[in-house]
Amino acid sequence: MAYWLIKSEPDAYSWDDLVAAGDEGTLWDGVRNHQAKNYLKAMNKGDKAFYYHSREGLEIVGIAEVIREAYPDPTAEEGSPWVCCDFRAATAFKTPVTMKAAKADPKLKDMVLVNNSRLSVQPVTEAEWEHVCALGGVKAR
DNA sequence: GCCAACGTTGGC
DNA sequence: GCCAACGTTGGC
Repeated sequence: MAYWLIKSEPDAYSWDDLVAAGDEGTLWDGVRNHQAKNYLKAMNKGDKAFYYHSREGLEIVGIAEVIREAYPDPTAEEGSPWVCCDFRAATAFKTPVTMKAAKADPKLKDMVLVNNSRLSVQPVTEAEWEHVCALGGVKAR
């Protein structure tokens, strides 16, 4: 089991949209960054990912689950290296964890979110996972 | 193969 | 809306 963090601008696709998509979930397409792509390819079915709202909200609002492993991104050109995964909403945070809180927390100072906010798919360590879950008011697993 | 110019992302 | 950080492009 690995842990991740995926970001979306709520204008484009919000947590509520993911919840509304139900168990079918949605495809996570449009990634055009090689680092992010490599993380997508490393994901396994059942992996969990924090769902972060960028630009508007600036907070982790819940946990999504990988329901389909990397496959060619249908929005990309034929033969291009880009991939997407499918996610569904797993658990909503009782209390969203804001960027501000993450920055202020010494336990999260090494989080990719804090140090490289531009990367749209990020790995999360187990320690970070458990801490953020505690802050969010949900069980880590 | 270097690096300046440019475009995009995303926190502030 | 601004601008810093980062990635990509293209001239040399």
